[in-house]
Amino acid sequence: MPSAPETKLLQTAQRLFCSEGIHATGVARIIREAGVARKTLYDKFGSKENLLRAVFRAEAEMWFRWFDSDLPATGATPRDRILYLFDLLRDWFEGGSFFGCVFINAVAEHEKEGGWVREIALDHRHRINERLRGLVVATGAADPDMTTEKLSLVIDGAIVTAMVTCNPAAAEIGRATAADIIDHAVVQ
Amino acid sequence: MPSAPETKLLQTAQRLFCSEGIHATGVARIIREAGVARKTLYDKFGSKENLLRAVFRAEAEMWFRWFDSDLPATGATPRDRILYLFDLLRDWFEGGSFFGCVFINAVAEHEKEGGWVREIALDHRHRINERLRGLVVATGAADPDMTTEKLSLVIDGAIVTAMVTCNPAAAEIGRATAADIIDHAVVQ
DNA sequence: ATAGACGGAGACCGATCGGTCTACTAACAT
DNA sequence: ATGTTAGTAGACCGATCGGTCTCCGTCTAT
Repeated sequence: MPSAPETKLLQTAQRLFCSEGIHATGVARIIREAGVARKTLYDKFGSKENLLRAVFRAEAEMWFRWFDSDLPATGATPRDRILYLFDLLRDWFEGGSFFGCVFINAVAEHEKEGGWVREIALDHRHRINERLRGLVVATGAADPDMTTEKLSLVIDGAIVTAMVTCNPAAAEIGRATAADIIDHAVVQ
Repeated sequence: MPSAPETKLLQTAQRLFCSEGIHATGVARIIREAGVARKTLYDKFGSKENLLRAVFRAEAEMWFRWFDSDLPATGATPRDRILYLFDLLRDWFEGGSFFGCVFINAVAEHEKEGGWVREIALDHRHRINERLRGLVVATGAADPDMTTEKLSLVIDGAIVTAMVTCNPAAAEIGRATAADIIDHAVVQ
């Protein structure tokens, strides 16, 4: 059970890292907006880098909740579950606190060759794609691997489009594109 | 006609801003790797921020060259021109110096609310989508606006996927997805 | 009642940041 | 031959960075 200051730090960091950028967010601002002492941050997380790792874990948990709890709870067909994922994305985009995916944003502003950030993002991507592939196979798609890659690409595209345009409609566009992909893969 | 040091600075900044991140790239490293004096950078560009603006202009020119020169030169049908765009993306991804789109990366690591970076990226996006829409209309797609938005989303998805995975195959996946979109919009 | 853990306030550190400025050199035009 | 321009090398500036540390108040378990 994390302490109250720990939770506040994590939430504040999650918001600031996405809305302002990771490098652009200084430790001073995190602790000020979290209402927490500097020492507490370093007692709980050890470093700004470890705080970022904790933010990664928190966002990964959101995705796993979507795939492992929310989507199965709909009781819908595999095809509709995939489309329902874009409804969850719309809710995320509309929440007022959406400023992009912290994995994508973090990769964008860190070294791409040999950096630990890209490795973590890649691992997260694989875990998500595994779950996505399970849904795709259940639809009876002709080429599950290719279809999964297409859908994964569309999810990333929707996230980035929503971040740049600040328009949650990117989720609807992604949803319609996903429908095109699935129909093409299944009907044949 | 830009001077030799000016060109070298621009190329070096373009590479470092994308491969290492903008905030993570110090002026000292730019001038060291460009083999140029610090004073020259400030004589030519005035500030690191203006250097970033120049990098934006340079990358925008690449996109305009694609749409206004390369695609028309193919002489192909509108549908094939849209698909050929993803061949150009593959060439970009494969070049060995691809570390994401500087517009997307810059938005990711700067403030999203009220920042000048997002405004420039949004403007660039609009200019590209105008040209894309011209091709879409020429295909006779049923809903040109929606189809354009879908294709734009897939382009962004391909760029981000290639950045995170370091795999140029994202272009092929994007191309196949674009085909699904166009076929769905035109055949009906 | 008191010892110990938790956490806030904030001084302090060396390193690095973007940016300015001086001194000097080489090329070039008149 | 000489004044001008473009560029290099590098010292230097104040501000800010991530991180460490001390001091002190508060709460709680025994």
